[in-house]
Amino acid sequence: MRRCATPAARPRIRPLTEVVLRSMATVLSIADALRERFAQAISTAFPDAADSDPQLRRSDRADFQANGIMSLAKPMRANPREVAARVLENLGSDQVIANLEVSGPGFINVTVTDAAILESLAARAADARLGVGSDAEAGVTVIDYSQPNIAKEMHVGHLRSTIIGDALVRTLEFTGEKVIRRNHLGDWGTQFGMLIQYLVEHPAELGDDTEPEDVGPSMSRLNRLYKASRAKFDSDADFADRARRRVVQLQAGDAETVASWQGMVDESKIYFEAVYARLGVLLEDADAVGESYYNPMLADVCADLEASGVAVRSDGALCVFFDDIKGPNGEPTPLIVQKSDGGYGYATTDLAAIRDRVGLLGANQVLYVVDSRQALHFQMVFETARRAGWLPDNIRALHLGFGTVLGKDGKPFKTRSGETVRLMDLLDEAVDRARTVVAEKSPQLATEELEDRAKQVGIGAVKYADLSTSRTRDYIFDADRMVSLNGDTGTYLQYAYARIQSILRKAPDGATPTAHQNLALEPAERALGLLLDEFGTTTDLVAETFEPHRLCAYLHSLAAAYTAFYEQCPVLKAPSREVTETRLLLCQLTGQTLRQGMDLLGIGTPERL
RNA sequence: GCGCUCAUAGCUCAACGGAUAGAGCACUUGACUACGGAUCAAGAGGUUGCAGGUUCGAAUCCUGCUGAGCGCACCA
Repeated sequence: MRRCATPAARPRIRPLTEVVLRSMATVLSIADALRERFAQAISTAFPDAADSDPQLRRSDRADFQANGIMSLAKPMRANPREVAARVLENLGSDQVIANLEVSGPGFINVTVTDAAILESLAARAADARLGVGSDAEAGVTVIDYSQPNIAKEMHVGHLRSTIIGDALVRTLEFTGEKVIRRNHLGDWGTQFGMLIQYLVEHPAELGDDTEPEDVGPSMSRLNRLYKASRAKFDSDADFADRARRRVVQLQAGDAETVASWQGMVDESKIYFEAVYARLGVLLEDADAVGESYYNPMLADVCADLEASGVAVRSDGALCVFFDDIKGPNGEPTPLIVQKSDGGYGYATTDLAAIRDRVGLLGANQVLYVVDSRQALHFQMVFETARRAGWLPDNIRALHLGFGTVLGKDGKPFKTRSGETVRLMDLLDEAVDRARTVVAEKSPQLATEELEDRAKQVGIGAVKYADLSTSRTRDYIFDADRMVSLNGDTGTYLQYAYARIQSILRKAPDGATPTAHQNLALEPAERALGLLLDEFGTTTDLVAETFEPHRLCAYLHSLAAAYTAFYEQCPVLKAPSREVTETRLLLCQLTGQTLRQGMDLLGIGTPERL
């Protein structure tokens, strides 16, 4: 079972005790506690509507509002305000609710006590996971992301897949899921005939190291090799023939051919790992399970599909057809699992991968962070796998598409010369800009320290720019925005974190961050405290929806609430020791929450900027 | 032709069917003898593409239309 984060997804309200017993460290959020109580009150007042959702939400008119009364009253043909009154009668009283009020057509506005907020803060600050539970019944997720191609430069599309995938891996793991990463390298296929053949005919090509560049000498050589062989392939028919024969030799396992292929793979991996290291993502060599890995399984996959009748021969190719998928001419468009020349395409590889991931790795959820343009492909692959029995109904398969990266002209992003932007150049520019700003603000820094901060800030800015926008939509690539250090950026979060650490370092001797329960809270303190209480709800939501931008939005509002608090509520110069200690706790917990949340996004939190 | 995605402030983007649609950038004004100004406060900026429908309530759900992008047989 997956965790149920959103009220709508919650099938029924469980008794409070059951929730608490799930994990001793888990802190029930104030919102969840209120939701339970409203559900109980509705159930008691109107037993026939026991499953009615109170629709408890944050409110700009009070701390919370319950919106469910109107939809509850409707089928009863009752006055919503009277229904609200009945519910309130059954709500009981305790130390959490400070004020209740029926408002407008039937909203119930809820104000909670300062003590309830302080209690939540104290409990969360005392727990390493900030009071957020980990689902003991979580499953196994295999997530496929990054997917660069051998002998080709990574581009902004790979960047997006890599960054989004990394954030999802971290977030899913945080919620308790067992996550298996898969980097489905493009390391197999017909293009390798061209590359290998060119290399055989121009053996000096890979050895030439006269042009060491920042992207790494290996990649610039491979890139040149790719372009040269492509040009030769397109212009020289004889070479194209030799290249096609070379593909056959590769698939047949010819020693010299395989060695040449392996050399390119190894060379490319050096480059990929350099990119991953610079980005600070979790992907490692063991996660790189490329298309070639599935090569030995392809014949078997096809044989199974044909034997079971899922796939049939059509024009010499082995195809799977679908009733509702047709081409421009009205003819059905198949998924081709074996070409008429006997070769296999990526569809077959994807099918083999599903079989492997579900059957061997034990996944009960398989995810693909891939450009949205491949939606139809995955629809066909998943449907085929279902028919073949490799993807049972209780296993979830999802294509987590992301929008195409567009240039300012609204067309897929290219540089002026029509080439894809080099990833390392983009990252270098981001780090360069960050270094300039950091050096300006902290001129005394040693080189090593400066470099470390510049990297965390620059890379963090790139990641945040990518993660903070909704995953699905296309987005306009804007290098200035991506490496911007002002506004709604990763740097804003890092700055808030650094200021928190600064204030904690200056805490007077003997002042321990403590939530003194008897204190009355300022508005900015209450706002911050209530927001801190929502962290677990947010991470659950991200794990449910696979939308990291919701965590970005949460962290940004948290940082904004902190700076408002910072402006309005002196910490070190507070009127009393108790107030100082309570505010220190707010600072500390905000810092912990920012650090944890940014870690889930893969963004670093330097102690100082 | 069919299908998928999308259309929100000048720009880039948010908004779990709830009350007055929010941020950032840019613009205007104000706050630096600073618990770190990479900041904050205030202002201006909207018929949520158009038209219907469902609902007590729609940017959100449904239908149609307009406009844009993408995909649709042996490339991945």
